Amino acid sequence: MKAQPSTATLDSVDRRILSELGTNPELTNKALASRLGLAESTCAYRLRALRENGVITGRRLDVDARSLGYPLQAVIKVRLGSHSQEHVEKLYDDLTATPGVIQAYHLGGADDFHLHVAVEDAEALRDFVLQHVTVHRVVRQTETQLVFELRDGPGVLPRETA
Amino acid sequence: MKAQPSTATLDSVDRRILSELGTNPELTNKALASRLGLAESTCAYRLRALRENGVITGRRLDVDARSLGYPLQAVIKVRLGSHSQEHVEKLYDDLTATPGVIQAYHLGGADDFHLHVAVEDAEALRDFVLQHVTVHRVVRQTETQLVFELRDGPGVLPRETA
DNA sequence: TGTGAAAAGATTAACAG
DNA sequence: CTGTTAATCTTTTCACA
Repeated sequence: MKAQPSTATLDSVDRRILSELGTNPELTNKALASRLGLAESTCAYRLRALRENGVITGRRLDVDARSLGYPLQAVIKVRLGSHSQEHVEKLYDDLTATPGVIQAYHLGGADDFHLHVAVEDAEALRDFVLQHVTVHRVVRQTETQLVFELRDGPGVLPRETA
Repeated sequence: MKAQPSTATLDSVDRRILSELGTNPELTNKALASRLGLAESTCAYRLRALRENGVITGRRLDVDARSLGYPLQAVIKVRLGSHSQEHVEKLYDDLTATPGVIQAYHLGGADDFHLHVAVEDAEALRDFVLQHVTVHRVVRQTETQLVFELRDGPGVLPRETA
């Protein structure tokens, strides 16, 4: 069954698990259990429950874009001329499926979308904007900014004090 | 040794590994090998090499922010008044260490930083901006936009045709 | 719920082609 | 560089407190 994420109540063991795994995602279940002073089976059980309750939604592989021939990253801010649901959904679906797009933010406010993309070089970036973004008639305006550096913050790791 | 990421040359087996793992990061080495028609040891060897060469930089856990009590996400666009290296580095370090910050983009162009944050509610968002962003004297202006939805794109997965 | 021990499964290392 | 085997380690399962 697909549980409602928001209904899950997390106790302090769950929070410690998430905190450890957030800091060190490559821990095995065994190592995690020993850090937390739990039996392996207990730890595995909690982990599975966190997944089934939708708290842990998955894992991801971090890949170095440069190594793959995409040394240039950019944020493309997109503003629309029309906001009909149909157009917006279609555009979002298309953008999300476009190779090179790492993340696509759908926003409220001045910019309608932020696209985080990785490309080969400046020319590819120009082509990307022209061929994949402004080609959609619903797009009124774009503004492209280079990404100098991208860092991960602490994110939503549970505060230990709660 | 820390290898130079850009010097790694990827053959078609490496690319297939990355493509499979990008699509399905939870595959075990064994399952991956069988999908690609490789021996497990070969696949494991390739994987380790990809890590040592800095192509695969790590793994990450995806956690549902709502379940942890942060149902609201926003992008805070930050513009600076001064761009001295010292000030910029200090600010970036501080922001990257601030709880609630998921990612911090350092950009070239109109906005100097984009902060992707998760917070409890609108009031917490206001407090975040005031207490953690505009509190820095080097920040001249901020603009906050709500995140309606965030999707992952295909990213930099190797194209099979290369 | 949580635990410990046995069974099943996955990874690693050594070696051969 | 690839594949096979065997040893090691991890995860899963289950009876029981």
